[in-house]
Amino acid sequence: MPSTKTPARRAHAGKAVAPTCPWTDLDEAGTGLSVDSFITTQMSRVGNALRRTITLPYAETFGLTIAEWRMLSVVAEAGRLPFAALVAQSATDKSLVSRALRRLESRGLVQLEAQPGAPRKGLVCHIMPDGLALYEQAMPIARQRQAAMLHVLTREERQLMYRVLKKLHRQCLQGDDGTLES
Amino acid sequence: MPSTKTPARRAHAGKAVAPTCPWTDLDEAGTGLSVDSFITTQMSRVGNALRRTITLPYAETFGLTIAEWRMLSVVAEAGRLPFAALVAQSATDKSLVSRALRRLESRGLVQLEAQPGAPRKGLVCHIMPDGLALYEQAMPIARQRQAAMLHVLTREERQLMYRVLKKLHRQCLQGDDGTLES
DNA sequence: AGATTGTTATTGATGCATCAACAAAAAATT
DNA sequence: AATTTTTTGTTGATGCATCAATAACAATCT
Repeated sequence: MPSTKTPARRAHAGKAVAPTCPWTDLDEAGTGLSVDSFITTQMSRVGNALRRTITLPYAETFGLTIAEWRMLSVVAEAGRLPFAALVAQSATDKSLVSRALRRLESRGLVQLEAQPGAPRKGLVCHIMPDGLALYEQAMPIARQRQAAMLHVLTREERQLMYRVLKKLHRQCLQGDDGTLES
Repeated sequence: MPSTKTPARRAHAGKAVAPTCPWTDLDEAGTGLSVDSFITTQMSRVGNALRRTITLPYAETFGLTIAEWRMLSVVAEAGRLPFAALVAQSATDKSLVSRALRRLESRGLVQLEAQPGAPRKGLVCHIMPDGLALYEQAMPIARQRQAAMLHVLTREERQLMYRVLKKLHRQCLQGDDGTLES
């Protein structure tokens, strides 16, 4: 282990140098890491902060919870979508999908109906006029707020961030099936 | 803002180009964004996946919830820490801190006691031998798993990711006080 | 001192993310 | 067709993230 414990930081005495990124030099054991610098901690922190400052405000404006908003948007874009497809596409647990849809249905924003005849079994979800109207009203605002946040990053940062998120997610999915082991 | 709205993408017709990152070219209105590509959605997805695959397994191994593990680690590193400081340092709501600490206390891993005399009011949390032992047993495993995940990224990716997370978090905090507006 | 104001930690309540247990309905087997 | 197996959606339960309301205690002001 060569660069483990590189006290090279703060080279010249006096003013503290900008605290160097704890992820840059990193050995297999994760030697320098504190719980606070764990990627899980950071992602959770920032993810929650984003949810609070971006999503919650407009979701609440329209009387929707976040889960409801996500379901509504997927259904609105599709127009008509089987329950199972919604679960897959939204990457959300079926239980949460079920509850969110039922609430949307009770407000007349979508409609759920069983597939009767030959085609398939399951439920199919249809968007209703009120649901579509709500979606079309909320979506521009959502887009604008998302874009505003993304624009605090440079073009390169945005691009790399997107790629990194994909990479991490993929790695997690692999790990689920026991590939990532020590 | 010079390069806003550069439609230079997908120059040559024919086969669909590898689905380009929806964050690269991005106008003020967030025109191309779908709910699925929202940064809130992505962060939540990946954050949850990381929690599931990295943190939960070892936390459960030691019979801790994630919140408990986080509190324990902070207290273990400090040895002795006022409740208020723990709230600030862990960036966690005091209610969650309270509940987690009480559970740790009931297991004899930490001890809470009121500051009696002159110094200050509030509670102070002390690490107990069992708590310290647990921390020292769990922390190397945690570090190793965190490092393993971070190592799927290149050095440059890690560095930039860290910076981006910081940037986003800072922006959210500003927005909380009404600075980020349209 | 006694009353008012402020801080601290606890408790309650809501929503999201998950997992587990079920019931109902569809396939697939025999 | 009758039984077994699988799929599908619902319901229940737990933990995390928050916000709101409160109780206990400290500090301050008359």
